Amino acid sequence: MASRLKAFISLHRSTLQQPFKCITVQSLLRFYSVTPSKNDPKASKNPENESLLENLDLLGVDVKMVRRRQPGVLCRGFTNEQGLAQFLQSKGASRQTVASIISRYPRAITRSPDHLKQRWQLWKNILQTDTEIVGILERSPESFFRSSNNGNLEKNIAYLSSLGLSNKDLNRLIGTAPRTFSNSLELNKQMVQFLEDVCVELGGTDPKEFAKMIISRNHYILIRSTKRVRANIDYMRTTPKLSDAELLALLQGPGVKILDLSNEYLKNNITCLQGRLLALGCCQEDVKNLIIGYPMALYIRATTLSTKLDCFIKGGITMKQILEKPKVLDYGMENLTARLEELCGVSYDFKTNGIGILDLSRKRFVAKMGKLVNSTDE
DNA sequence: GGCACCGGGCTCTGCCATAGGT
DNA sequence: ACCTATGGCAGAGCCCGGTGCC
Repeated sequence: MASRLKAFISLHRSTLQQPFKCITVQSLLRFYSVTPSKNDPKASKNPENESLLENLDLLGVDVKMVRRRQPGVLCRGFTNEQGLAQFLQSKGASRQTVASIISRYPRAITRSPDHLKQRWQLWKNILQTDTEIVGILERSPESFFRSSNNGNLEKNIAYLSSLGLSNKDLNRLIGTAPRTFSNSLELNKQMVQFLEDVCVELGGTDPKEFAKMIISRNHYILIRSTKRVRANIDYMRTTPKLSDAELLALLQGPGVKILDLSNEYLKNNITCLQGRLLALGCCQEDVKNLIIGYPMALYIRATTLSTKLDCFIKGGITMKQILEKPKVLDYGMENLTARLEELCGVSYDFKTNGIGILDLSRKRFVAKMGKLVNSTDE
């Protein structure tokens, strides 16, 4: 009993900073009611808190999932599941959402009311409405709840703002890669420093602006490891043999997304793309130019890209034309196939007209087709 | 009006490993 | 011995429209 009481008090000190203002009678009772029997060695090892299990069940939480993910939480004497549920519901989350959040990130119920209030308020500094926050929590409960360090979150917000990122950027950052804000401040600083170093290394003149631009154009960058980004940059330097200036330009443009890819995936895609192009009679320079002109080619899975190339060639388009207008590779297979069929129907001649028509938005393509059909009718 | 160029919007979690704390 | 906090990983594109030049 004494050790549990000690644990209870220490929990108050460590995670709450100040004692709960609303410790319920039930929670206290529950805390003391689950002391394991000394006669039962099995129970003393990992005793699950019976009343907590009941509470979770009442909330509709998937206890099996909790047990699989964070079993330790079920053994805690004091938790805040009811407070959390009330809190989230007051912010507009449905009962189902609350249950799903706890099921997927059980440790959420160990966060105190004050902690929750404070963290929410910090997120509110970036996001305008509770609904937006609920939406993110629904998607990724772990991002919000994984860290108990609100001070770190506060510092992160201040730090990222200090980089000169706009409110819109911060908004997008928390919306698309919420984990960024749960990173330690140090980790975020490391990535920023790394990006600045890369800029200098590649002969760039404004490292701060470079780092800011990368983050603003690739909202996932801060949740990648510097090791991964480093390996990808190094690989791009050696295999398509990009010069420093070329690589710098690539990273400041659409190529920045390539940094996200896992090293093996990128390597494989480059190798396959190279093999395919060489087999089609292209030279190394063509490979390099394609990557510079359309770096997203490396984002597409090797098999998909290969299928796309087949599709174009079968449709009467030459590799030379694709190299001149690689953006056509951007479109989905389904869309491309349908367009090629439609164009075949009006005997569209790619040789004289080029392939620009394949790189149009749906609206523009439909309008263009309308005119083509009319002109063939006349 | 037609075209090329360009950049932006949407979107991305859930699990595992491990250091460190108690 | 157990739990928490945190870092890291795999996963794998498509579409739209503004702008400016002709």
